[in-house]
Amino acid sequence: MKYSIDHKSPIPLHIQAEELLRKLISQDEYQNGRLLPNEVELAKLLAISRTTLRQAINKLVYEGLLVRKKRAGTKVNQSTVSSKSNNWLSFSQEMKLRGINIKNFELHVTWVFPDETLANFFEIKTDKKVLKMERVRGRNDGPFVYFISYFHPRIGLTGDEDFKRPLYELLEQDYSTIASLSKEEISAHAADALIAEKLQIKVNEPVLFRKRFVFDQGERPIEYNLGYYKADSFVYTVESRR
Amino acid sequence: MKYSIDHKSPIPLHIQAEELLRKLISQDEYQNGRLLPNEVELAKLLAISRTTLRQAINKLVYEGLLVRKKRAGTKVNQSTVSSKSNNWLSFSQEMKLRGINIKNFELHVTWVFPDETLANFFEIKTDKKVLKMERVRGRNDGPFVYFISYFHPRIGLTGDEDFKRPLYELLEQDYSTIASLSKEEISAHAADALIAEKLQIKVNEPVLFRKRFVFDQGERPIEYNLGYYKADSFVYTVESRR
DNA sequence: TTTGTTTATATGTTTGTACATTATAAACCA
DNA sequence: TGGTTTATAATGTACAAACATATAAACAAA
Repeated sequence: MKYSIDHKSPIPLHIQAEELLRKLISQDEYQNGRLLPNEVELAKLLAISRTTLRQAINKLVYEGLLVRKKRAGTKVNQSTVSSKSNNWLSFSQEMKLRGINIKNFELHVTWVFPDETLANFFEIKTDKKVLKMERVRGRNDGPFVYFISYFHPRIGLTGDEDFKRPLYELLEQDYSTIASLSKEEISAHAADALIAEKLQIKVNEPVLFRKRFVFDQGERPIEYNLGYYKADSFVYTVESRR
Repeated sequence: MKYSIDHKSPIPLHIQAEELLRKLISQDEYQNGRLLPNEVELAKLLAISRTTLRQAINKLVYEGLLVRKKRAGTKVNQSTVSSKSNNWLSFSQEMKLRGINIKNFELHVTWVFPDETLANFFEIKTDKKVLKMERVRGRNDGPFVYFISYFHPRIGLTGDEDFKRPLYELLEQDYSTIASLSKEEISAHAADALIAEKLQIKVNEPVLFRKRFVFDQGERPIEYNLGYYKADSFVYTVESRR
C-alpha cells in the first residue's frame, strides 16, 4: 500500500489527503467499523501536519463517512452511504427497471458558448465552447422529459458519440471519466413556451425541474444537466436516515 | 449592534462565532447579497483569531449560507430556501438556519378517520382516529408552504401540545419518539382550489409537492406528511455519491 | 479600442505549538 | 467482587505566522 501524498503537486495537501482516505476506505483498507490510525500517527505517516489532516477528516466527518469519538478514535461509518447511492443509475436504466420503455423523441448535439453560470461551474472562460446535448424522451404516449446537458471540454467528447448508449457507461468506458458525485436541486416551475412545446403541454402547466451538477472522482465538474419533467409523470424519491 | 463573543464561556469560540454570524445574517445586519467584512477585519472585530473565525465561516459555507470568492470576499446567499436530504433539522430550524424568520399563518389540529392509504401506512383500522395537523407557514411577504401531518396514535399526542416548538424536538423530548428514517416523494402539481387558497396563489399555478413517510428507530411508522410548496420559493437539494 | 501587465487585496493552504476536554482502561480501595 | 478514582490517550480548541493563489481594478502598451 502506498500513502502517496505529493508535496510538489499543485493539488492542496488536504484535498489529496481526503481523496486518499476515501480510496483507502473504499478499498477495504479500512472497512466498515474499523478505526483509522490516530491523528498524530496518521499525520506522521502521510507526512503532513495534524491540522492539514484534520481538514481532510473534517470533510468526511461532515459527510458522515467518518465518526469521531474522543479517546476512542475515528471510525469508518459506511452504512449510511449505501442508502444514498441508489440514485446512480442512468435515466434509461432507471426507467427500464420500472418497466417503462423509453423512446427518444429528439436528440440534438451542438457546440455553444457557456453562459455565466455554466462557465463558473465548469471553471472555464465564457469564450470556450462546450458540448450541449438536448434530448426529449418519453413513452409511446408522448414525451415526458426534456433534458439539456452540458459537458466539460476536459472530457474530450467530440459530439459524434452514440448518445443512445447509457451516458455514464459511455463516459466511463470511452473517456475514462467517472461520475462520482452529483448535487441536485429540485423545484417546481411553470412551463414556458419552449418547454411546453417540447413536452407537448400548455404554457404555464407545472413541470418538475431538476438541476444536476455532476463531478468526477477528483470533484472536478463534468456535467451540468437540466431536466424538465411533465408533472405527474415523474416522482423523485429520497430516503434518508439519521 | 453587539459583537458579543465571550472568551470565558465554556462554549467554544468558533461555535459562538458561527451562532453570531447566523444571527447577524437573519437580522438583516447582512442581508441577502451583502458581503461580510473581510476575514482579517472580522477576526479583529470579534477578537478571535482568523483561524477560529474561518472554522465558523467554513461551516456556513458548507451549508450554502455563505459563498466565498477570492479577492471578492464572502457573500451571503439567502436566495432560495433549500432542504438538504441528509439533514434532520425540523422545518423551522432549517429556515432559521438560512436566516429566514418563519411565521405561522394557520395552525389547526383535529382528530380524523384515516383514509385507506393512511390506515395502510400506519397499519391501523380505518375506524381508529388519528391526529391531523394542518399548518400554513411562510415569511412576512406571504405563505409559502401548506403542510398536512398525520401522527400515529401510538405516539400518544393529545392535540394540546405546543406545536410551535420544533416538531422533532417535541416528539423526542416529550414522547421519546425518535424520527430516524424518512422516505420522501417529490413531484410537481397544479394547485387545486384548496392549495391555491392556502398559499394565496391562483388555481393551476405550479406547486412542489412533497410526501413524507417518517419512521422511528424500529422502523415503525410515526408520521405521514404532505407539503405543498409555492413554486420558486423552495428548492430541494440532494447530494449523492457513488 | 483593445490587450497585456502590474498591483493591491481578498481568500486558500500549511505548519508548529500549546493547552483543554473527555472517554475509557487501569489501578486502587472497600 | 464491585465500585471509585486516576492516569492516559485520543480528539477538540485556539493562536500566530508565513506563504500561495486568484482576481478586480488600475494602468500601460499595442
